[in-house]
Amino acid sequence: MPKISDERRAERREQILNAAWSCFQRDGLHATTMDHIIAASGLSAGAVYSYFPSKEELILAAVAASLSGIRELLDPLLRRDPPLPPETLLREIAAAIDRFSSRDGFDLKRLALLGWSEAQRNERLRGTMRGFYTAFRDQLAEVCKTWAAVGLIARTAKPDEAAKALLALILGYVAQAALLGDVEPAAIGRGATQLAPYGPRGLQRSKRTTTSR
Amino acid sequence: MPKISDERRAERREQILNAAWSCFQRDGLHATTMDHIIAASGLSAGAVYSYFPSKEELILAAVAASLSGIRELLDPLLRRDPPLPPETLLREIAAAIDRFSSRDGFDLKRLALLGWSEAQRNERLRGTMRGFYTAFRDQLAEVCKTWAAVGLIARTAKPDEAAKALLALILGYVAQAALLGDVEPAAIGRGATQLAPYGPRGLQRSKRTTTSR
Amino acid sequence: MPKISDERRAERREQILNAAWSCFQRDGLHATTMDHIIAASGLSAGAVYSYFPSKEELILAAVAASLSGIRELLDPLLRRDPPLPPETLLREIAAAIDRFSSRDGFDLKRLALLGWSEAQRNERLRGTMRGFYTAFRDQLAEVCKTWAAVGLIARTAKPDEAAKALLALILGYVAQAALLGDVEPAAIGRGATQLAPYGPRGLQRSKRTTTSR
Amino acid sequence: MPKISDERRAERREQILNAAWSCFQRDGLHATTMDHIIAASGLSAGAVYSYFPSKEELILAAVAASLSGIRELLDPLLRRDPPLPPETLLREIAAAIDRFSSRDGFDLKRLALLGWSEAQRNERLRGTMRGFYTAFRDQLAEVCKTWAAVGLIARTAKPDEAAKALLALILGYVAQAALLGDVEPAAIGRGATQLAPYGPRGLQRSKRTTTSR
DNA sequence: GATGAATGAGTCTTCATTCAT
DNA sequence: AATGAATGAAGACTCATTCAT
Repeated sequence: MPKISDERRAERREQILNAAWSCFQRDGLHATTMDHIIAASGLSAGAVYSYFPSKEELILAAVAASLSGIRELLDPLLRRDPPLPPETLLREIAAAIDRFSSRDGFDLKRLALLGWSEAQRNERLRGTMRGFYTAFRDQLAEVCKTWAAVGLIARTAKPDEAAKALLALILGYVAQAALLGDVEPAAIGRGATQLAPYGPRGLQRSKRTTTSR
Repeated sequence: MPKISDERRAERREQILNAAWSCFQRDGLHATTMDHIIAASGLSAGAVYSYFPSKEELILAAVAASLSGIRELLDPLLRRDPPLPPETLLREIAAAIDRFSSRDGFDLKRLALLGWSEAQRNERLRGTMRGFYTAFRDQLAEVCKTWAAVGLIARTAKPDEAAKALLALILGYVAQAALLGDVEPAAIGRGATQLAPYGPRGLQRSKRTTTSR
Repeated sequence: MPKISDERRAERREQILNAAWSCFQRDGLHATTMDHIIAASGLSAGAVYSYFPSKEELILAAVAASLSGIRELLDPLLRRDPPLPPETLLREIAAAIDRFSSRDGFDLKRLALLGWSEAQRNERLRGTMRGFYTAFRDQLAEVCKTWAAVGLIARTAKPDEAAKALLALILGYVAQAALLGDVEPAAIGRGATQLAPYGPRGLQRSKRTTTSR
Repeated sequence: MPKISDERRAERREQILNAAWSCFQRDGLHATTMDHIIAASGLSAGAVYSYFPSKEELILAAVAASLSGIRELLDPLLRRDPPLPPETLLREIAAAIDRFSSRDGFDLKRLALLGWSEAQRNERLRGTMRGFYTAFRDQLAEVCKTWAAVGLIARTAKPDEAAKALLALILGYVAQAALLGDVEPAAIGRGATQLAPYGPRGLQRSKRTTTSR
């Protein structure tokens, strides 16, 4: 038989990953059987195994794909120059995650929780996640540094501590939205700002900035 | 064997729950087999099943127990009068979770991630969790209202939005600490405060309040 | 503790047997667990086991009890002098089985089928049943001999062959009634008679005799 | 392994069914474990389960197969034109059942008892059996009607009552033979005839007809 | 290259029976 | 004598993975 083209291979891979993704989301990582994925992919067992040598590998690939999806999603927001102010950035990140989630019925937030859980017992997955979130947090720290420089946050703020809080807000938004389902992106942004002492001025400035975007 | 006393029953239940907990933490909810738990509990299969009729029930009970453990842990912090100021509260909550985690080698944060994940596919667990986190957030909203009243946060702050942000910070701390492991309670508290515009004054006041406690 | 009286022991035995009986009937011999029987008897596990050393023994005793119940039920019919004529005897036997069945919600017919089935794999039970049915058939053969002597059936009839047919009719009634549920005692009696060539005269005579009883 | 042919599938099914059949016969329906059947079939657990999704389904299929086997066996006898006379039919049916039983060491009679017993607690099985025996009895009623028409039995006989008696004789033969093991097909035929009042004429005619076949 | 039937170790759960109290 | 909690050997069934065709 003629060798399958690289494009076709990549296409198949995608197809399997999508099938896996939707199964994982519906049933969780462990309750999803390879048969489910195989059936959902429309391929044969052998075919699926020729692309991913084991279920673990498939999980790993699915998580990696979703992480890189998130990166592509958030990168533009983080690279803005001048940077989006705190409340806006938070709101836009949350909104982007939501928007991505509603696409095709995939819920990135649910998937994220599955991945976090699995990372607790899967060394390699943990490694992948650490890499991703560390890099992400570094990017956030960069943004914080700029914010501090331009006075959007305390000039004395330590970028890496502020980044930890920022990442917590984002991850916490994901968890809270997945578990309770009643958190709008705008609310999380406003809420974070309101927590600021001397809030009125914080709010005003925040509002002004937001409006001016 | 004549009727066992209620205390003894409760003791055995606890024993099984502890065994389950430590297995779950090590291997995750699904990779943990009943045999693992049975062996860890030191009882027989039949005995374990006489306390918990199924693995699902055991998972549910373990999560419920850990949730009520958290509640007991955090309640005192939330009921302080006058309330702890934002940064302090955040730091103390994070510290309490950490402290509880290091006890007996249980890590509440890892367990939390397992529970969140499982809640995605287990109706009943989701119900339990929703109830818990909703009540918790309501309590946070009460605190936010007081903060706003005394000017510790913006007087115009909406308590429920601020509570959402606060809960996100807490859940996000849990996730980030479980995944990256390099987040100290104090850092998350400081970071959140630093995100505030005009942070220095916020910090000062926050510091003062903290110091004065 | 004072020794339990023999009466009390017999009473308890009966109580357990009744519980077993009603469980067996509802769930079958194997799907019935000792716990079911223990719960239904209102005694403790230990108590039940002090009366019957094993489930098999309990099954054996339950079947034996039901067999001896049947014997008591049918004996009077078989010992009539002059004997009941064929159709009447058949009808009355079927009716007696039915009557006994409707008592207390026990269905002797269902129980019989369970016993027959179990006898296929339980040596001892098979022995008990063989003894019972052989004796019963011998009694039927006696009746047939008398019938032949007085001309109620063919004078040349071989009692043991006629008895086999008679027993078949009775067992077959039991099976058919348990499986299809639409066989009245009178119908089986009449049907058997109608199978006779020159039936009308058979019927007449049969009727007359019946009426005269 | 590419798609298996339909024939091969049917063959495998048969193979499993045969294995199940012989286990059931030896140990009864419930004492037979899937492992027994799996071992006897020569296949793996997974393979067996790919043909029958559960033990219950396998039992159902085994019983259904044996019922359809009986139907094929008896149909020719019931469709004879002119119909076999009563004694002959009875004898031939019993003989056919016996003959089928001795084939391959399967005993249809024992299997029948197992099925009857199981039908008491298995709704679906009961449905299957009712359908089968009702249809069979209807066929018998047709034969009885013809017999009455040609005077082989009482002209006034009600076909459905006669059919009930006939079915009882057949089922009763099965039970008696399985339990006592000393009933020859010929004996049951003769015995039934001898039960006729005014037997001599009945016998003669019956004999004549039998001889003339 | 592709297929999908087959494998079999491993899972959860049950239940007859015992025996410490 | 009586209790009922505990035992642990099975039992039914699943599912990641392989490999003959």
